[in-house]
This record gives sequence, C-alpha cells and structure tokens, in this order.
Amino acid sequence: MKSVFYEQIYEITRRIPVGKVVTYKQLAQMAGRPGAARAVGMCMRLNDDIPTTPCHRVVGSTGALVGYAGQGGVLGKRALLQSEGVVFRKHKVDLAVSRWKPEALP
DNA sequence: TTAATGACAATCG
DNA sequence: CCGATTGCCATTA
Repeated sequence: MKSVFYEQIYEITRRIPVGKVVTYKQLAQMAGRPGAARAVGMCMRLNDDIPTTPCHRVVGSTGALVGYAGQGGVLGKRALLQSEGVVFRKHKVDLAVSRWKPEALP
C-alpha cells in the first residue's frame, strides 16, 4: 500500500463499470480531496496492476485521454475504451454519454 | 522542511 | 479551436 489516498483512488477505479469512464477530478472528489486531480493522475501512473485496476477508464475533464503508462500509450488506451463500448467523439470521449455517475447505479 | 515532479483543470489570447 | 500559462495536490528526494 502506497498510501490511503491512493488506495481510495484504486478502489473507486475498480468500481467503474465497463463502457464508462470518470475524470481525474471526479476521482479526487470521490476520494474526499477535490482539486487533487493531478495527484490522482500520478496514482494512475504508478499503477501497474491494470487487470484489477482499470486505470484506462480515467480521462481528462474534457474527455481527452491525457496519458497512459500501459501498452500503446494513449493510443492503446483509446483502443481499449472503444473496445469496451465507450463512445468517442472525434478524438475525445463523449462524456455526456460515457461518464460514469455513481448515483446513476441501479 | 524545501524543492521538484506529473496520466489535471480552468483561464486567456 | 488550439497552445500557453497559472493554480493545485500528494508524493518523493
């Protein structure tokens, strides 16, 4: 365990359903640290356990794929998201459709 | 304790 | 719309 903050981020990230994404800002807010979006990004970068923590489902507030430490970089990330059903509008994720809203869970 | 680093985000020209 | 700038935060050396 690196830190409580990181663990929280990972835990939330693990709940993201297939075909949906969240923004770094959103994660930070859910972890109780609004404004720590940047720190969240670092957390994702350190994550190497992709199977249990789908960090590729985390994008920028505008839907742009900021970065990806996994295979293929942001390109591979985009491919993964698309294959999971995430809707893309040009080069960015269509947050209006693919943003995960915890309250929207059935 | 201070300074530096990033997978961010909002603002400005 | 795009690129540059500034502010923010947790972690690390």
